[in-house]
Amino acid sequence: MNRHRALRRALIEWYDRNRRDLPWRRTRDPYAIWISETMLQQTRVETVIPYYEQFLRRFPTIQALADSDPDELMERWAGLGYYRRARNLRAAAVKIAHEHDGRLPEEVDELRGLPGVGRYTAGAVASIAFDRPAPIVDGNVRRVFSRLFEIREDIGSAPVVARLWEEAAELARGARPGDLNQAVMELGAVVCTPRTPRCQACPVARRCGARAAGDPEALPIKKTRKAPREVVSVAGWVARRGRWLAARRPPVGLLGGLWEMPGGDLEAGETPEEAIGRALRERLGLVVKEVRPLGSVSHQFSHRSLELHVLEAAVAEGRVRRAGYDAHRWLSRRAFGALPLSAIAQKAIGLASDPR
DNA sequence: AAATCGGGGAA
DNA sequence: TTCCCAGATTT
Repeated sequence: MNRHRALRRALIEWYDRNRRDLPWRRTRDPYAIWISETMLQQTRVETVIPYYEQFLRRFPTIQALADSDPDELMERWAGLGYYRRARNLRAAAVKIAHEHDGRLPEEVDELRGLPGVGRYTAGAVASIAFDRPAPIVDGNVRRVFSRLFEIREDIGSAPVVARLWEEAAELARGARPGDLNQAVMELGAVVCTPRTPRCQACPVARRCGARAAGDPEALPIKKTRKAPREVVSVAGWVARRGRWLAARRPPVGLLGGLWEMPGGDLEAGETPEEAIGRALRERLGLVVKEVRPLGSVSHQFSHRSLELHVLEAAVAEGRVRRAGYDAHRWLSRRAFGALPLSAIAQKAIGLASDPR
């Protein structure tokens, strides 16, 4: 379509002059690009950069990733969130080593067969690393397109999603599909921003439907999401002979594979003191003799609002019998702090090490 | 179509 | 505070 030809030219011209210098734009290594795209899922560029550089130093090749120790992998990922991504990356690397001769597949359909590679990531790797005319639709593309084409419907509805992928496919049909895709994302990131788009700086403002209508900031339209569930939990600071008890969460589910002070959610009508006694008994077979509150920390997940009470718990001698945790260790504070810990676990340890 | 799965930076 | 980010997967 002619409409897209003019669009492509304006976008590429703008991108060539305005693209940010990002680490993954300095390489042509498909592996590095795949890692960057995975880290960038629902995660800001600025957050990703240090993780990306450290990760590639430690795991420079697909084979290095396939051979990696899962616990060390989680250490490198700790703090980045969505920890399933790290497990999927490793599983995909193993699969690539076995089924693809150790090289990342170049076609969208094959890429999508890798764990953790969905429609977006497959299109990103195929277009950026392999120059395939594959479309991508991410949050930036949704916003830019909804304004450009003035789509005044719920951006998440099936027909609109289909429309967005069609437009993206048409766009990617030109030369330099990887740069075209990145141009739209870049535009969304630095010009066509959510609250106050900088239309004066936009290379396609003349063609923008929402701009013409005068309310680009009103798009895209999306359903209001429900409030996060409120949860109250407890974590136990449990000492034995100068070491503290750390437990590893099961690989699937929330914070899968990360370590923490053992604990659990409060049940109805329970006090934190009662809950820590029950949790340590149920999950580790420990009998709590005495409890002292150390304070509480709060943490916001996108779908959960958590208040975590941290309690020092003296336990009776006796062997740990795990249930609901994957592993446990008795560690010095220093070694505890070196484990792969979630942000909330780090807050809890800060409280335990420096009680108020 | 909705829920799950993190964390943090910007407005 | 609220929003939302170079999404994937399960229910």
